[in-house]
Amino acid sequence: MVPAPHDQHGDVRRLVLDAALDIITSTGAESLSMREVARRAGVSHQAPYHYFGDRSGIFAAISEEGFSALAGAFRDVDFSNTSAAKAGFIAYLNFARSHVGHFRVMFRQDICGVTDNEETANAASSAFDELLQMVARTIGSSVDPKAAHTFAFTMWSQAHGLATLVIDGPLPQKLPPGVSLEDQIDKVINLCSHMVALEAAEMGLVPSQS
Amino acid sequence: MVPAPHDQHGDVRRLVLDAALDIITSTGAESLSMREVARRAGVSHQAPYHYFGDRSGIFAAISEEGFSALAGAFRDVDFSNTSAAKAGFIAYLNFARSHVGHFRVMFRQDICGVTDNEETANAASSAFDELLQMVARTIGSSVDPKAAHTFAFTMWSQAHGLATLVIDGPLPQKLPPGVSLEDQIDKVINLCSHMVALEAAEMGLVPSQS
DNA sequence: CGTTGTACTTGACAATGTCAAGTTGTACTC
DNA sequence: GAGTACAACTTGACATTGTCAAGTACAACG
Repeated sequence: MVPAPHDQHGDVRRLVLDAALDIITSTGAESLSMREVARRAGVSHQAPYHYFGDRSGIFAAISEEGFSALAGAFRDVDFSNTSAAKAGFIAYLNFARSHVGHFRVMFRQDICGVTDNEETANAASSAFDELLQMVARTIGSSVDPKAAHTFAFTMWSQAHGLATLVIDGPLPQKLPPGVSLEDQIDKVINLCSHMVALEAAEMGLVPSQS
Repeated sequence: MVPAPHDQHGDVRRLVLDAALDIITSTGAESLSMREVARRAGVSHQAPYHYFGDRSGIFAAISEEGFSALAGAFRDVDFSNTSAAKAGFIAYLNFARSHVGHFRVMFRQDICGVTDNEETANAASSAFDELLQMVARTIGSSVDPKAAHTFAFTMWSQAHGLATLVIDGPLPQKLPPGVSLEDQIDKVINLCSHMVALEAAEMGLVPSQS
């Protein structure tokens, strides 16, 4: 007997994606098996293939979702209470920590091939555009585009490095005595934003704000 | 017929490790299969298990090797021609780019469990110690240890983020027109070191050097 | 010479990724 | 309203994988 299909349109796709994210969040991307995903989603072992083609198709879909969410997070940043740079760092880290499954996949083109999938590439591009706009808010929009690019990559590197070191790296295990993880993260973000502010001030473009 | 063992002592272990690094460098860590490794190393499909226990054992060994090499790279940094910070950034990125296989594994405790393996953890610790010493050279050794830790994590984040964005991330695909990858990397490193120098100067601890 | 241990080997098995070929319900034409 | 096309799955099959179990060969030691 065949289980009733079409219970709700698009249901299965979402179910599969959520099951995959569950697995990736708890045990990492390597341990994602198509059959385990299918089992958790309560569908046949072949259903995921119908929607995603193959393993990397699932990763690509997750990656796309992640980049879209990241772009959204950048867009929704609230700059009222703090410097643009600091708000951006916080947004990036918050995104990474609240979307561990997505984050673990998004920057791994060895498994999801960002360049192979057009939709994923578009999502990544629009996230990058948002980043550039945020940088413009930090150092001003009248700067030479190449300098802005360099600044964007630099801030991205800072935020991305911190996020990966926190999520999968050794940072949580290397805390100095008496300092909690949250404290340490806070301090690093403060230092990063301060550096960015100093640099921006030296460029003479915006007033140095804490 | 059994192939002659003991051709050279320790040979097989090295052969297996090199085959694994080949695969990881060219197609990523996911695609590493024990049997493919064994095939490339020219041994039976079970020989790798003898040395490494299981898949994650290979990753742990690679990770250990990587962290030892990284510690060595830090130790060998030449500070004569440039600021300590910049020299450190360059060393980190050079290491990552010349040890792609190792680098892809070292920070992925989902696959190699740094914490599980004592030797790997030791290697990682000594690399971190070298990093702290390098930071001391940058901001002076008389600083509050907690502040030094924060500084170390921050510089590590910068370097690590840049390296991952270059190796597996979208940075090479997002270059502004007319800028080569090497140029862009150079610029980001310069900006990072400059920020670090500004910060160190503001802390009043060392003279700001380009 | 016998024992012990290391460095492998072959064999077996369950689980996986993926291809191929159904099956079932929906939608749309004629 | 019968026929056809198609999407959304399904079951079945197969080669490949990770890993356990059980050899086998050689060296070293007593």
